[in-house]
Amino acid sequence: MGVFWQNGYKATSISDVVRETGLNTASMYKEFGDKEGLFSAALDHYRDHVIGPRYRILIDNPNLEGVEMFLRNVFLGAAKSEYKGCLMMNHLAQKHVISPEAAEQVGAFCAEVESLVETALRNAQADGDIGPDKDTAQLASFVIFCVHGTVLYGRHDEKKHVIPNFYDMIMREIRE
Amino acid sequence: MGVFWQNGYKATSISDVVRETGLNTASMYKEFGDKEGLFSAALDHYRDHVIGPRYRILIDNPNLEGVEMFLRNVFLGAAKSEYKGCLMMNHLAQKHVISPEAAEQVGAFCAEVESLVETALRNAQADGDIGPDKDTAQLASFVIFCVHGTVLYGRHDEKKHVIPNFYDMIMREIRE
DNA sequence: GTTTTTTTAAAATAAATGTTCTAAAACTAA
DNA sequence: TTAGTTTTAGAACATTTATTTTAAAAAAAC
Repeated sequence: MGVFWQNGYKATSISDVVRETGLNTASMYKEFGDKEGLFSAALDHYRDHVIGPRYRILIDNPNLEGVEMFLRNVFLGAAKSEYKGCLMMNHLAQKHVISPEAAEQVGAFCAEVESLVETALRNAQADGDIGPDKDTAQLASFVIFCVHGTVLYGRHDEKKHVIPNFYDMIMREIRE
Repeated sequence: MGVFWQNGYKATSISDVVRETGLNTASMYKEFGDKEGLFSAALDHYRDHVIGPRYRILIDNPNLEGVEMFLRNVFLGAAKSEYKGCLMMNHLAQKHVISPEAAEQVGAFCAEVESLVETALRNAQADGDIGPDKDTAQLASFVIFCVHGTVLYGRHDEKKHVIPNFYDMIMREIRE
């Protein structure tokens, strides 16, 4: 997963993976079938063990505060110097280079997070934390849209530091 | 350029390029040196002949209206079904897979567009079209941040259609 | 403790990759 | 026309790629 995250699917060779993991080539093929299967498993692992815990915050706090914490988390992560983006979203620009299966995993992942944000926003609306006239589905899309922006804009080493400043703008747009 | 745009640097082979262009392998190497040189030239061509004319709108209209037209243009482009993103920004997630030279071209391109937006916003501020307390540099960053978001979010075929809806939110954030 | 199964290391394979070479063809200048 | 240069087609090269095979080593089952 780490190598795919760092270099992307196409620029990651099996030899890279074997070297990095110390695994045996044959047993890797036995376990994962082929490179696509391996990548698919890497996506699953990323979802379940790396990024899942990070958006758990939305499950535990399905309200405005949860969205705030989630966004802050994303923005602060991107401001770090070793930022590698998101294994899933990193591959959106090369959607047809990965397997259709993997592309669907990526799509499903993004949709899932967006849906968590929407639930939180709907609750926030019920709580009176955001206006009753707000379109929560659209706001959720906008939040995830901004996460996508973070994934790419965060690669500009000299500019990424401004990302946390966007937090107030986006939250204002959600609240008011 | 088309193949690099469609598949990305790493997933584009010289044979692909030769097949697609009908060029001779040897003359291609003579002209561009190697694959990296070819990619670099593709980036230049994209900048000068594909995307340049599209952000010319910012040069011709260095004011709020120019920013509005630019953003609308970007958003409408992404909503199209054959959307391929931006050749430059597409490669941000694979920055260390392309040559340092190419990576710098990408960075310079993004910085240039951002600077055009900032100039336009500064003029808009002078025109009284946006508040005098607004941080135009930060707003310009936010606009380009959203363009980055578009490049990735626009790859979700089932969701991209909502992108134009973000236009009002972003412009409100700029104006008010 | 022997047999059976699984895992390993490493060589082998076949295709694709980036790049260069060769010799013929096409073009240019005198 | 002739001599010189450039371009072409395409084979050749060396490396890397994903994947499979082989035979030995390790582990599990009986």
